[in-house]
Amino acid sequence: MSQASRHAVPSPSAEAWTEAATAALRDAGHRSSKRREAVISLLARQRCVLSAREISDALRAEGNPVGIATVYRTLELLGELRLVQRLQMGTEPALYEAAMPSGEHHHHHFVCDRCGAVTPFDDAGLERAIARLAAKLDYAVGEHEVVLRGGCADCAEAR
Amino acid sequence: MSQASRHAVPSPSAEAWTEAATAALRDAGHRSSKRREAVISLLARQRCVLSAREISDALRAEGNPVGIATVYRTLELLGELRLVQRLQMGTEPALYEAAMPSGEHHHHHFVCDRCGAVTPFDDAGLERAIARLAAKLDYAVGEHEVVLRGGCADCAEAR
DNA sequence: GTCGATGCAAAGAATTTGCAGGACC
DNA sequence: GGTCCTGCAAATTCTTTGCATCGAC
Repeated sequence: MSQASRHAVPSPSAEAWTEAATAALRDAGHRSSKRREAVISLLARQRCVLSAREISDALRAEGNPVGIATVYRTLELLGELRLVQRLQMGTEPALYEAAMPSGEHHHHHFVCDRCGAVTPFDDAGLERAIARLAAKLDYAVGEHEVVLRGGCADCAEAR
Repeated sequence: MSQASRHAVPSPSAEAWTEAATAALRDAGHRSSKRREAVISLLARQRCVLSAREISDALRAEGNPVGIATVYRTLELLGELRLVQRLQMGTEPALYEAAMPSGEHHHHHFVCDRCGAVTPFDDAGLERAIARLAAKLDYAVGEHEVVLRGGCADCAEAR
């Protein structure tokens, strides 16, 4: 068993996030729609990050087709509301995941150089170090992102 | 004066990096050429990150035009040799900067949400936290990247 | 002279946008 | 009924690639 699974990263419950997303959109004056609900529902169910195309394809496979443009528009909207975090790694398409605007379930990612797998992790020590650092700088530090790269456990075994 | 300038981030000396890059390319079996030397020279002189287009434009302005394709090819080559670090932030073009393969002068970046300025910083506490974290995970952690976002000092003043 | 390096133009990809039609309130 | 939401296709933008030519060794 990998350490990643032994120390599972707490992720928002599908229900809590769905509710937060729905409420935030409504409060921001947006209409509800079948397509947006489909995107939100998919994001809520995911454990890992997805690209816009993967989201569109997955929804089509479920019989709930949502055009790629709408997926992008929805992700942008949710991103502005801090309900979706966008990750851009290298040249590949950006990856998206559900997030809580409150910062709950905040975490970072490990990317395997070999298989490309993206694994979330969290670490209190890391957060403390960043908080201490932020206090020292005279920037108004808001968000932060940490990406670790290397070989994942599965790839190490496979060798 | 901003904290960034008070605590200047050590950057590789232009000479040391130029020499490292030249030697690494030669050792890897690549030929020397005027265009590559021009790209290397520009990167060596920069204090901040540049996009491929900025590099091409800057060289053209100096009377040393290098085609954008060659810039990309050179950056890719240097990236493989760990002499260039590539930063992808958002949808904008990737930014590149000189780096030492040894990890000397390793640092991270702060990005201003308002003006887009990218400022380097380094922090021993942050590096320690990452090292401790890496030891706990059962990934083979290689590189890591930290990006802080927020408002830079200049933008705060301007408000 | 051989083979890598370069430029140009074309190809590819990801993302955004214009616009006509459909859905929500 | 007025707007917002969607899909499609076109446009944009960044990056990569094919190919003929030039330059390094």
